Amino acid sequence: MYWTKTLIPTMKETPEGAEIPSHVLMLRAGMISQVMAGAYTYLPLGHRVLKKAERIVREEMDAAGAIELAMPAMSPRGLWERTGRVEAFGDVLVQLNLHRPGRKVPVVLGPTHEEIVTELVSRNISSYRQMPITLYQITSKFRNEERPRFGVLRTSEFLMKDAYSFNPSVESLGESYERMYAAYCKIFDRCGLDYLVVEAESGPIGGDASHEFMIPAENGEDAVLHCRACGYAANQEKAEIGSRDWTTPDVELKPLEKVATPGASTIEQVSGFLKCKPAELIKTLIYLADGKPIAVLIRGDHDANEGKIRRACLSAAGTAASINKLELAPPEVIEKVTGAPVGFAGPVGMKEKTPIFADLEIQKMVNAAAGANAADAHLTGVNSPRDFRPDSSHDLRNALDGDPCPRCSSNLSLRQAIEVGHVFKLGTKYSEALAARFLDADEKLHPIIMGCYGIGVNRIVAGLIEISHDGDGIIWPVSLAPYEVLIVPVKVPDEESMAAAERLHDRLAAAGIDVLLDDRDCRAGVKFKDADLIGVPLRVVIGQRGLKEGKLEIKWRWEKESGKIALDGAADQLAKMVREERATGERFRGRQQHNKSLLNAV
RNA sequence: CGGGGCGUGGCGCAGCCUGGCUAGCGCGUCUGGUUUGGGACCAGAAGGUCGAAGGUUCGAAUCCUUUCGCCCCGACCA
Repeated sequence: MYWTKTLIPTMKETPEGAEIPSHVLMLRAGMISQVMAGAYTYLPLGHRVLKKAERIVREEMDAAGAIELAMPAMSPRGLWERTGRVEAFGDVLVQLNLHRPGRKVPVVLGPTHEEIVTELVSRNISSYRQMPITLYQITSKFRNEERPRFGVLRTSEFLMKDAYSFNPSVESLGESYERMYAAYCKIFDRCGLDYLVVEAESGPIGGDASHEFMIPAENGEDAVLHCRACGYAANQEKAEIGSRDWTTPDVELKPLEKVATPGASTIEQVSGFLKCKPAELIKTLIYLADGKPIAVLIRGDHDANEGKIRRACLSAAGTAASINKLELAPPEVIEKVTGAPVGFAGPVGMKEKTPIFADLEIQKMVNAAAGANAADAHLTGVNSPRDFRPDSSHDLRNALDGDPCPRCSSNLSLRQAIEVGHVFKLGTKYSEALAARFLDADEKLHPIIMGCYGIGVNRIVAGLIEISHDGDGIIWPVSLAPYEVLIVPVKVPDEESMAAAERLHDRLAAAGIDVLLDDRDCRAGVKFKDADLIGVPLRVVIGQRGLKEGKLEIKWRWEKESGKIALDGAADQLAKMVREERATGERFRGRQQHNKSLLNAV
């Protein structure tokens, strides 16, 4: 391709509004153009990168035995009502009415395709002999994000690979899951991404049933906890906190004292009032677990983790029944249970007898402060078990940077990350709702057991840029680069230079190399700046100086120094270099030392 | 949905507080010339409903009201 024949609108200045590197660089490199908040046009360069990522995903899915199909973005709303997901998705679901003669057809634009694929399978698979099978597609998804942001990282329309496995047994599901997991590792490796696989909330199947693939990056929206010593990694929702021995500090227990704290109902206000740290306060949260009030005690500077609270309720109840609904109690309930308005609840002297679940940190607290269960008052000198006795103690809070690792004696570090993939054992939620059943070898009818597996293709692209750029622009690995080789004739009007450039271009193209020739008649500096900006891995400069010696100058984007190769046979040599790098990605990876250290950074 | 910020040629901005000649500047674009290995120089040119609507005023980019859009922080995120 010739530069002047395509559309690469590079920009010297950063457009207003773009802040993170991937957004800034995609705009400046002429890869994308915004149409509205959360929707972008992919310009030729961006489109090529997206297609390369898509191809890698497709190749690895095919290699893993998944079968490609294509489902429509549009589907009837009734289908989503049957699984309860019109309500579950809420405003995120994009809905519209098609006007047909004499009626309106309510339609949703798919945010994902469990319903559609499950219905398809329910009509076409009825025997254990037809399974296992994994179906996938790579299509646009629609989610009305309440707040699209960060350029291409969070948009309302995005390209997603979604795969669904259909299995006759939990063991079979495990095998499908492992295959997808392994395929994901290959995909992200090939894309040159350094990633972490983290444990995530597992849902109905339980156990080791959900993993997220995360790229550690400063601008990531997700928080993950990672132990560098043993490799344990989990998202913040899921991360467990290890227990450590501790000793009660040898401090005199102060008497319980009621202190007036008029109007102070938040942790911040109370700690300001009592001149103590949030960590010295006990936060008392009243939840409704399937309608029954419970009190949850968390240290003032910690955040409650609802997943952990759910599990604590279960173990306390001693039943296998799941908690369907866990929600913060409304003010009326709080007043009824504690006898005080919202903001003054405490574990000592609640009006109604309520089960108290304490976080493990609570027992270590000495002379703490807590709500007095009376308006405008708090208690100080609160000590357990002298003043109150929790019904049970559990890990109930979100893990934080520096918390003990649950698997070894080291500590967890908190990292920001971009989620690029998710594998999940779904179970029978959709197959039951949509009657996707099969007959087993004993002629018994069962719901099909499903798994689902997603990859955000746009996020691969943006994520790579986030971790692979410098002050001059993007640094692509060969696998994702819009073009693998950029030919830069220094002086376009010079016939000899252009002839050599064109010849090289044609030969590389014929050899199957993605090659771009910058045939713009402008100063060399402009072309070099743009070359660095768009980040093509291998740059070939053709200048009059070099031509006299029969040499070309070549430079990998990530290297400082350029090298020289002979003009004779240059096409063959360059093609060989590109093919080697395609196969191994070693040169790129070798230059990614800063990212390795990023993965392991504290 | 709360909090904050911004809308002025394609891009980045100044002007607004304190209303007043023909709305400026840099980059880009086009023409001609001189240049030509890391974002050249000279001369000329095109390109604007100052986001939109309403109001105040002799007069509004500027003041007031409403509204639309975009960005950031928070809440939310199968």
